[in-house]
Amino acid sequence: MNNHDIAIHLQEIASLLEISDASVFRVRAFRRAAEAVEGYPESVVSAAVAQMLTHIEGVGASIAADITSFVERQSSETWDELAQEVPPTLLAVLELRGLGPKKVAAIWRELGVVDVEGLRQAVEQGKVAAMRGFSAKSEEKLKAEIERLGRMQGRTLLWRARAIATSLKRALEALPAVQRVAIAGSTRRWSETVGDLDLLATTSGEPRRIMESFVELEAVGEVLSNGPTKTTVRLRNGMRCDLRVVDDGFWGSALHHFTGSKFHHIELRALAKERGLKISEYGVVDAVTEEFLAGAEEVDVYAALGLPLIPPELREGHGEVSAALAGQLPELVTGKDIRGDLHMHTTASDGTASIEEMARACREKGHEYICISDHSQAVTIANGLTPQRLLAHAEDIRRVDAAIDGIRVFTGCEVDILRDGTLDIPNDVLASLDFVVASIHSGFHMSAQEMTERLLAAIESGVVDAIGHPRGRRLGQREAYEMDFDAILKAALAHDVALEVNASPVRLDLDGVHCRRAVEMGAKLVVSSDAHSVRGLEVLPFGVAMARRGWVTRASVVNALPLAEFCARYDGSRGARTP
DNA sequence: GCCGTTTTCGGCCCGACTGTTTTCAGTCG
Repeated sequence: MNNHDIAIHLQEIASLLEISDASVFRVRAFRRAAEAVEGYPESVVSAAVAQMLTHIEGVGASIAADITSFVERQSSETWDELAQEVPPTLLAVLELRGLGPKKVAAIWRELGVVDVEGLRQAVEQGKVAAMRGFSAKSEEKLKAEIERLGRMQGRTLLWRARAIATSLKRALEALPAVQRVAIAGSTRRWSETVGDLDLLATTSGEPRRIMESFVELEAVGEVLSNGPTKTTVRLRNGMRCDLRVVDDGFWGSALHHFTGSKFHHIELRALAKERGLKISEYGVVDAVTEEFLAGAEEVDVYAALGLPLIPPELREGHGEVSAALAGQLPELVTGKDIRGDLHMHTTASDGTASIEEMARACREKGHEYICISDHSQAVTIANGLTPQRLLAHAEDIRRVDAAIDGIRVFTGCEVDILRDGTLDIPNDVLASLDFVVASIHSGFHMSAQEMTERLLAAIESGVVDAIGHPRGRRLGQREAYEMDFDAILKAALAHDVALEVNASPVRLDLDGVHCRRAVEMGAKLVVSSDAHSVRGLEVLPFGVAMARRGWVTRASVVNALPLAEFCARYDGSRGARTP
């Protein structure tokens, strides 16, 4: 059980409370606690065992008891009581767009519908249209929604969302009356997956004109709602996209508003209220006189509250507002800080480019150094290297390094951590390399204790410099494996082993929450592309974004070291270093 | 249900759009 599982439990309680028409504030309390748990950098299970749950902001005695109970027996008093009253199968019905808690409650109470299938039948029979608050029109929409949910693809991966949003942004920028366009929402916060796209445009003219052009764009499939300043469409690719248009004088406050997150806004607006101010997309205004005080640029919005600009990646309601108030926002690592890329593959294993091609491409990108880290023999499907082939490959790498100017090319390997925790290549061979990444590619189904011991063995081997994609998740495909993350961090710190922030779009592993815990514990990180081609090198900003979402500064990132310092630490030295 | 350099009780973020209404509740972000 991880923090995410607990957060889901609290979210479900909140939703059931809403359907049962409980106090909106009680609902909000559960939602807030769920968000706090989701973003909590330590293990909430451990906090429950240590009876420290109420130290989590937003968790009081009552919710703490629910969490403890959930940890112990996969359910809680509150849930059990609610489930007696409200069928939990209604949670799936609530997922349908256009149906909120009030309407779900009405359908349930008046028609006896308890799940999506029941609703589908009720819609077929025209029972919903006959209800107060519904009509034949809304019933038709509901029908379409149910069909859509059946073939629903989940959330969209960040890289894809960014690509789609960027092309829409360009299309909007080409319109005559448009002044500025920005991608906002969770895409701007670099959230790992994105639900809907949010775009903001400003105009000197009639917002309505921009809306008219927007819905005519090639990418737009269906118009879901269309007002003078806000339009929602479904794109042909299935994603929903909101466009908001405001006067350019509100650019900053509008951008801030549509970037979110909801929890960041709640904290900020509470702070504003304390100070006699009010924040909306139309600026920071005096709560009494409504006098406009700030909103031209985002930085002005924060300044009006006496705060420095909080970077979008931190706007999750995970303590960034209080940190800003205390003047303790971290100076986040940036893409420019990254001096080299230490995890990439070539044609020697499963990559598509040669050592030299990768080196040249990285030099173009401005890297000072790289490390070639092809797979080891256990990954047969990737043409993994035997010890003999690895030694010969290392010679090839050194030849390229000697021949090329303007970039250092280090020898390395992505060695497999076998089920028993031993490495797939003998230690003396690994010790002859500059930088060794150790990863797990098979045998994911182990107990947390076994997996922890497996990783600890690799960390303690004395020949490993980094653990690759440490949690092993693949977005939308495979959950992270169970392990004692804190134990891994302690060992990594003790043995001077970095944890990778793998920038591959389907991995993004570590994510923000785990990056944050890692640096809190003092562990070092390495942000890597894991590129299998020249194009694959382009994903590095996504890894940087995860680090930024984890409050990481340059000082914690080993590949932010300038070449000379990096050499002093790693160049051929691992064999001599004592663990 | 949570929380407190205004409060241990009385508050709890703000606005757009839709649809069914007859002045606004519900949903969404």
